[in-house]
Amino acid sequence: MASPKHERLREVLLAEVRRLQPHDMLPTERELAATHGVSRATIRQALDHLGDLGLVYRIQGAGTFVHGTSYSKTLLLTSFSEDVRDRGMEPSSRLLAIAEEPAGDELATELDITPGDPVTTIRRLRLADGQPMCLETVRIASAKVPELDEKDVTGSLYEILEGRYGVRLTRADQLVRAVALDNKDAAALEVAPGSPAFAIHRVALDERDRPIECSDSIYRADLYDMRFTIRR
Amino acid sequence: MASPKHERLREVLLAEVRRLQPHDMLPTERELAATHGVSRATIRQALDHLGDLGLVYRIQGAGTFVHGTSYSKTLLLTSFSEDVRDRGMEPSSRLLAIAEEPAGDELATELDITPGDPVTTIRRLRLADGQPMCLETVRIASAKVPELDEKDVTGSLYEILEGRYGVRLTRADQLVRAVALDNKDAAALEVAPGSPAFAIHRVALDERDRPIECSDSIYRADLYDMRFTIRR
DNA sequence: AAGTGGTCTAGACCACAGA
DNA sequence: CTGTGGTCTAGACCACTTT
Repeated sequence: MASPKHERLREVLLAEVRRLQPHDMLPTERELAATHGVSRATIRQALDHLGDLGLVYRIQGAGTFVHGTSYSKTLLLTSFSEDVRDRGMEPSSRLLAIAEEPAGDELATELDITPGDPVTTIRRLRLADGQPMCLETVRIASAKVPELDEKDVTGSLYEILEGRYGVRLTRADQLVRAVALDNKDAAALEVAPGSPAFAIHRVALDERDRPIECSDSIYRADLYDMRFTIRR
Repeated sequence: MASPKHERLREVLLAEVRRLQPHDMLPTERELAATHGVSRATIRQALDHLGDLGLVYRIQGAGTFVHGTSYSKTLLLTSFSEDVRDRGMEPSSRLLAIAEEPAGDELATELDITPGDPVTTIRRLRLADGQPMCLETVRIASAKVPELDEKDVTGSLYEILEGRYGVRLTRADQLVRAVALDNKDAAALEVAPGSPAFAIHRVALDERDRPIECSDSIYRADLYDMRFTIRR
């Protein structure tokens, strides 16, 4: 739990926001502070958070207002499982391969380990409501996930990392490309060769900025798109 | 000018960060406050900003540290011109069409105007270092850009919106898809039909959350990719 | 135990919007 | 002019990491 007062406030303000219509003005910061019996700085912190979530916007001299509808969320680091559930579908997984191999130079650099160190590679077909959606190859330094085995990789790897190994991924660098599927990938994803797809290369880091996981994913473009809000 | 002290501090801290190596620890907040003759709250605000930019990370009880290299920036709202310059290339533009037409229902909804209201549509081929990179169709309610004409649309529309009309775009909702180019678009972009591309639908809003611009862009995937950092 | 960032207070003044 | 959000101060205590 990060902060008791802070968290409670967030919830309360969130409920308050949900009761309002887009472009409605929230009570002033001073009012909110008085109403909730906290200092204005605390209210501001909570409102900052709502702002980060894209729920409210502020105009100096005028007030704080509720955002109109939108894709709302800024791009967030999510696991495939979370992502699919957010889209209202049920994620599942088919393990294609799991192996341990020594790291090559490039991979070693990305994972910040020594070339030759053992790396566990997991290759999975990931499905949404039973439909093949994504081909995913994840690589993790074996030292970071001792005793990981086949039974563990049917669901969210992120949950296992956090639950069993205490590793929290907090940040990831992504390179997203649009590609045409080659014959092999197309067959695995059950679409025609040459179909459009997203190819995503991702390096995920923990809260101490240490690279943990390096993945390459290929998403069927007919089933997957990216929606997000960006800011100035 | 947002805030004099704040801005100066940012610069100073930024310089400080640049002198350090990844994972080096910054001076403590209390030290920084003393050194720069400001309160700790002010230092924290500046460090928060560096955190948002992805330059530093903090660990409670331990310190504030410099981030390792990465794609660094979170996805930002940029114009094509800025974007291309960031990639070290020179943007240019070829006007394909500019016209004024009444808004259809769907477009009217997106731009929050009345169906039938005049909308200016600008269709451009956008190039990077002289190579066709993107086909872009922008639509703006004509009322928001009176007297806009052909001469104005050779460069960054965002600059014109801000400079001439005082409209600042601060937020945009994007829908990104991977597609295969049809014959017409492929010809315009000078690649083979069926080549992979990004199709981006964007609605950009001003600081008061009013939709200003609605655009559809098609980017050649062989020349364009998306790099960004995401967080938990 | 000492030192760090995280939260919070109670006030002050500034910059800006709007009637 | 009044009221709003934006910045800032000088303190306090809490939660956590590290030694």
